[in-house]
Amino acid sequence: MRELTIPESGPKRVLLNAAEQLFAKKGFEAVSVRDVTQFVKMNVAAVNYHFGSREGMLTLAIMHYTLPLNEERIARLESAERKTPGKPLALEEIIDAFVRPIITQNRKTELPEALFYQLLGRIFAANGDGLSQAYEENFRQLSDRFMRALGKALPTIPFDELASRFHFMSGGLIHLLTHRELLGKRAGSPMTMEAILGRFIRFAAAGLREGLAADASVKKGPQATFDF
Amino acid sequence: MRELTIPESGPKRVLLNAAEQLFAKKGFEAVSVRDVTQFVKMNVAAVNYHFGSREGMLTLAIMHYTLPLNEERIARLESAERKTPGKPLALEEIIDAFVRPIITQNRKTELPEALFYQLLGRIFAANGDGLSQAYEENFRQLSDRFMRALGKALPTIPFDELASRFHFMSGGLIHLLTHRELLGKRAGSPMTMEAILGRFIRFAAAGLREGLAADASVKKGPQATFDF
DNA sequence: TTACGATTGAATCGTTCGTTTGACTTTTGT
DNA sequence: ACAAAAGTCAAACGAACGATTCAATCGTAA
Repeated sequence: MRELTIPESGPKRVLLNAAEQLFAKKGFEAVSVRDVTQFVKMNVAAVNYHFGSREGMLTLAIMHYTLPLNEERIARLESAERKTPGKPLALEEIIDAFVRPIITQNRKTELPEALFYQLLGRIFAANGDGLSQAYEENFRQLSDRFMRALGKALPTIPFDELASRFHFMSGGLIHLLTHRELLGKRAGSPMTMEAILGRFIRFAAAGLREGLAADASVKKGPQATFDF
Repeated sequence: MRELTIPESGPKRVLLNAAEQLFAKKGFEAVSVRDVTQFVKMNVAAVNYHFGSREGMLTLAIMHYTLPLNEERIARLESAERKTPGKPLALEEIIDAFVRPIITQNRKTELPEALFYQLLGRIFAANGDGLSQAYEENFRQLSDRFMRALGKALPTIPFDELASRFHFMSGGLIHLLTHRELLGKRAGSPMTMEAILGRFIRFAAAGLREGLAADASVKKGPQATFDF
């Protein structure tokens, strides 16, 4: 079993940076080990020497940002839950915990902003295609955790209906990441991810909440005290 | 310029059927011309003889279902508009015109149901990646047409906000097509596309009309000042 | 300095890719 | 019947792929 520690400096990091950039730009299948090594003027053999194989490098590239991202997602969710123990969270809080880490993690990145979002989008979109088993298990736990929170926030909506809506929401998130450039097109300059996610949270919350009786929704309370 | 007529029978159709099936299963980049020809026990040269190139075959595979699909989308939208001229359509009607043709077109295909949906999802997901210029132009016109209808149905929502929401909705649709198998998982057997799209229409309609003052079903409390 | 493990480099491995060729067979039109 | 057109076939093309080899080079501890 090959170790799975993500390098923070040195030639492995140089290679990974190049790989992540190219994967984000062209997609995982469209990038060869020669593309990566030539991009940083290293030898072809470097990839196999440092990562064992192309797949090893791919796995690290996928893990590098997604593991911290999903950790922050869980941390934000549980932090919000600790604030009002026992009470269900506001829908917007849950969704915010799911999407905001995308912005905060981007700030810690060596990748250009647009490429970071594209890379995440590609990883999310490929989920279920067997790109990286370890990450897919990580994501399965994550979505289970968020589904539990959603079930508590919307107890009157059947759980499998909620699962469908969470699925639709995830698709929207993936699409805005992979095709972000289409979003600012009419306005000339691209929207900030901050603005996009603000719109997305409201869109997704409305979709998830659909069908709730008006007064039941008002009396629900959480969003009445909603504030961040 | 090579003609772009989609064959209805003969060896070209046999090859295209195989290509469509394999594209749906494995993705466009993961299928070689040898995969296609061996699948139906024809010679490797057949693809280049009949389609000029792999890309020619790919273009036809993309056009084959998407052109009739988008035609039906427009037809349904305009048929609904003709029923009550001048009046804006119900949101659900617009979305229905956008998604229902996916079901009706599936009935006309020679492809297994699940593969048809996967193929469409892959095509939609690749939109903007330059897979087929002709189709991308076709889709641009389609989304312009639907955005016009949405603008009339929701005149109080800023147009570019509406464009964002349409973008999110499209992502949800793509994701449910490409990863439909995840949707029936908890129930054991996969949901019918009919049931999925029913849920999707309600989800998307709620998301699109979010924040509408006239909408009594969802309250607007502190979110009115909610600003990301 | 010497010795040694870590790293790099150029060359090459075997495969697969899309495409082309030219001979062969089948179908079609007259 | 026969020539032209259309289609099929095995074989091969050059290019690119991931991976491997092995000698050269490096940094460092003895």
